[in-house]
Amino acid sequence: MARILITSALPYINGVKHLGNLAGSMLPADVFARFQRLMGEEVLFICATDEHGTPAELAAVEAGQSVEEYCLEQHEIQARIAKGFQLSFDWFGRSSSQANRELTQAFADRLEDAGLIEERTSRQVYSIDDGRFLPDRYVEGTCPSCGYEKARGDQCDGCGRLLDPVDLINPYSAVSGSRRVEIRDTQHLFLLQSRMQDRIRAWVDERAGAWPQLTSSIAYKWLDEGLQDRSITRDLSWGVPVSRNGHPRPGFETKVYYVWFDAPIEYIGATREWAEATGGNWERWWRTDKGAEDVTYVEFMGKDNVAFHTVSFPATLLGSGEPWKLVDRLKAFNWLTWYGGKFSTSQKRGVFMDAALELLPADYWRWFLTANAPEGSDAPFTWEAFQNSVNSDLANVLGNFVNRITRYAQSKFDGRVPLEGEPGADEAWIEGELAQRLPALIAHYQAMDFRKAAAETRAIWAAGNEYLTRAEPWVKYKTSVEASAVGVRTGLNLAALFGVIAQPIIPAAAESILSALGVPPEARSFRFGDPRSCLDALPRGSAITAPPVLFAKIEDTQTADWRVRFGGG
RNA sequence: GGUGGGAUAGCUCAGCUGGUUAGAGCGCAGGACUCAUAAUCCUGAGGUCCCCGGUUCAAUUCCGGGUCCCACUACCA
Repeated sequence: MARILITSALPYINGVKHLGNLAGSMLPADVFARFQRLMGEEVLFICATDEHGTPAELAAVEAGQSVEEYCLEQHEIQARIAKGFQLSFDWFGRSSSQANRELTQAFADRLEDAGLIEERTSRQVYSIDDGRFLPDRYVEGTCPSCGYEKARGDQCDGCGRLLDPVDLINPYSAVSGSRRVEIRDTQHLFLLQSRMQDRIRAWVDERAGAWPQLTSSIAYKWLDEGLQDRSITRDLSWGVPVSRNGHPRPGFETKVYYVWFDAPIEYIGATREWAEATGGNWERWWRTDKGAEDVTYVEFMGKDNVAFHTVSFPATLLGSGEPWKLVDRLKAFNWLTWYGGKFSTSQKRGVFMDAALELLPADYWRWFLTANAPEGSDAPFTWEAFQNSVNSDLANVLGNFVNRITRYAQSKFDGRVPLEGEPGADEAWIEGELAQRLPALIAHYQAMDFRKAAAETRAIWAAGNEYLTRAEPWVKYKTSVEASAVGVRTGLNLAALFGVIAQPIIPAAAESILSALGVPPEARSFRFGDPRSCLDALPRGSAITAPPVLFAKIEDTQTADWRVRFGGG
């Protein structure tokens, strides 16, 4: 049994995430985790909210809450929504946890012990009225290059030029609008990534062969340009306090570690939270000197996160000099777009995760977002495509198949798996289909090709409908109940198989099918036997029921309404 | 600007190292069936594989140039 550690990029605490965040990391990570569990592997699936940083502080102020209250509340909201989407995290942690604080401080100590940390003075914009240093993006002013008056400190939206906030003319705080800002010197800790250039490149060389091109090209781009030393502290109060060997670090009493330093460490922190809550052993998953040497670590994220996971986080782990588990396989996604544009809260463009669950059950979204995952390039979400996909794939192909065969079995065979009849040419045909398609399905999942896995799943469901057309049990019934019985028995077994293969993507519907057919948990795995035995797996004579209609079709009136409420078209 | 990716049927996309009639799903047209959520199954129409050159016996597939999209560009997370 293999051991597989799976992490999804951490959703930021700053409000409910939209469908793109779901589609680009949490959902595919969940589908993969479910698949691996069904293959019988030992899986640990970890996620958490990423809670530190300026946006969290500002959002708390806006909400009229302390940042602690705000984060707790938002964490609970995100946890509830994750549960609603049936994301099967073994643990959904918080980067503000005590476990993460201890780990982050320990990593900083180890890095400093290794001579990889240095104090440097930098010049930053301080807002007197806000009483805080402002991140580049939160300073605005006139662009020194093009004269655009609302240029941000990091980049000018007018001319696109990258800027240094200290160069802005007439700078002001984007937080309060105050113009009482000044440049102040401030001390920060820098992680000397430049000294780790060769070690990181060697490590990337070792792994990149197994990474998708999108991933390795981003990693090499950073390496080729030369790794820069990176400031890992910030002038904030909300975060992991800067320390040295367990004590506040002199001169850094009002500073915390930068959120990008502590956030990936929370993958480990959340595992420790899991261990503390469940009695599990977290080091067995993360320390190669304590049992993790045979773990396969798989990360899921949007492409904007790739550099941090291929370079920055590995720099932290490698630089510590300790035997930490590093990523083996990395799956990066492009963006899900809203009709080709960006999701936007302020402009009411796009559906967010909480609103989605109010419209329809999780399976509907899970199916569409997996079958249309933004794998090769950005992929658009449109109501038309969503409606088509759900109605055709789920309601017509799968739902109707299960409904037609179970109802027929109820009306003609007393709701039991028929006893009699021997397989013939039609059964040989579907066996041939399964013999080819089931291995292909598993191969697509192993390769983390989610669109292809969904397409193959659908193709198998569709083959079931074709089988029934060939076998025609309702026609044969008129002349030979025994001949009809073979078709019904095979059809019921196909329905059970369809429920099994549906589990990673649409777990609720799969459960409904499998329980209606009385399939016990041990018979639901992806370790398929030969096709013939798959088609005679349900005990003959056992009672089955017709599950309630699995998927209601999405009506035009609904999409018309949603277009108005959420934008689109 | 730099780097990377993309441009294939009406729509969304597959097409490993070049080779007979370029594929899938949806949509559309026709037919079959009637167990089923007016579902299903079959058949069909429809493409100068972005443009211009080049290499080759042969290019959607390789090379060069062009046009158009998109992403990333480290102190935003």
